[in-house]
Amino acid sequence: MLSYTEENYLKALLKLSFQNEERPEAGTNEMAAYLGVKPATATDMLKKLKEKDLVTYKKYGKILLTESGKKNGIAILRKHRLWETFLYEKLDFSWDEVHEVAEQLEHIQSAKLVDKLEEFLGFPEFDPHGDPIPKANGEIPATAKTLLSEIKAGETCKVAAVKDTSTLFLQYLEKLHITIGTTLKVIEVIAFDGSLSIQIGSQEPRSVSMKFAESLFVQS
Amino acid sequence: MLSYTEENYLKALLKLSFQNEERPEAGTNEMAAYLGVKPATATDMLKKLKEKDLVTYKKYGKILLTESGKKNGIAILRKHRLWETFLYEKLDFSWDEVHEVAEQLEHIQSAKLVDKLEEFLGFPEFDPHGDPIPKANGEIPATAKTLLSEIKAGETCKVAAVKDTSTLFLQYLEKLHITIGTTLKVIEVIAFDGSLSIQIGSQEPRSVSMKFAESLFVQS
DNA sequence: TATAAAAGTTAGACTTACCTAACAAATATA
DNA sequence: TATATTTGTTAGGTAAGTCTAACTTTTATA
Repeated sequence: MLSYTEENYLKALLKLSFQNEERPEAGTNEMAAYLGVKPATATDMLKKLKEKDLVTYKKYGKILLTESGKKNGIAILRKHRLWETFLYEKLDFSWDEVHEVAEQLEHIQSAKLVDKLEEFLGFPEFDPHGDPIPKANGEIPATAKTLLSEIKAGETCKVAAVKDTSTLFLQYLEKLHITIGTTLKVIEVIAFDGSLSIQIGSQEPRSVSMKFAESLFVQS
Repeated sequence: MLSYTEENYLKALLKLSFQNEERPEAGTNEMAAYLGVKPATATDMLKKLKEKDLVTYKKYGKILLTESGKKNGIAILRKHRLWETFLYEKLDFSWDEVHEVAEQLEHIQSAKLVDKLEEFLGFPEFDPHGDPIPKANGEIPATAKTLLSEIKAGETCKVAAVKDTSTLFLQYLEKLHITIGTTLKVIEVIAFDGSLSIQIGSQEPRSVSMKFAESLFVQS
């Protein structure tokens, strides 16, 4: 049985490992920063996680999740994303409101609850941000890796996921009527600053920044 | 902001006050027993709750919730019963499984979540056990006070709520196909031991004990 | 490669929620 | 009403998770 806090550390390590797939190990400070605690605190917890065989690490070395640690982390991520989907689909929460509440809901302990919730939602593969929802067996559905900024002028694609999940970005997307599945046509790419002219659905073309184009995953 | 534990103490005090409406105050040992902690622990917490103006009490005296304490307690009860309803109605949990998970869910902090959940469930007035669900303003719907044991032979009534929410009793009810709303006709009352012959819906009459009849609230 | 900077650890302290053991007050009963 | 029992409190201790301050190791750079 893992504590609320231990679960958060595992989830953080899992997320950090996703950020850099070739280098899945994390550092103490990195982890502490991610969780909003001091490095000393992270060191303490690391010892406990190692004791429980959830991470491998040695003093001054890098941190890596063990199989068990990864499995537990994925289970939490699964719950998080299922709850996000529930809040968005069933309770009309907006894109940018779901995360905070799901942070709490992900710690509810009940295997039955998770599985029933998944069934109730119709076994969704992706959450409201387009992130893949791990299956009960730990499998994670394949996910789009192409950024909007990689699409050439004249080509069409569909929004698959958001890379940046900040409130500011999500609210901007909402304002532009962009959601998962929206069709985007790249009209023109401005070499000078990397900005794009895109057509959103059947709207009039409009310009978006390079930063914007690097924050959206698409399926071409 | 109340801690998980503080919330549980408030809920316990509220429940205890319901148990004896003429004497809504509780004792330290009573409270400790209800929460499964030692009296010394309860005393400690009491001091904290008093500090926060959630209870009135003086050394060696009785404990009473303040208006603020009551309001907070009711909010938690509201969440608990809404979640129970969700689990039962939407996720197919059985009568006796909902409580344990709702004990966790009731501590999720999000005003929007509670209200949206209530709306999603169609503003239910009673939870799966027939207990009233407090409204957002703290109002608690009126509830049946008549026990099945008070019904006279020949009279018909409807199951309104369970007084005993133990797993054993709930599972027994399920076996008898009794649920909230089921019509019961009292065929005969045996003076010797208080047992009853009742007709459940359109089933053949059968006998139930006095203990049983004192564990069900009905509407006549 | 020597040293400065960055990264990580240790020691000691605090808070919350719990405990046990010893004590004090209130209540019940002989 | 005196005493025994029940009820409640205090004191001191523990574990989890956090902190700051001082220290050590690793890495980067002059």
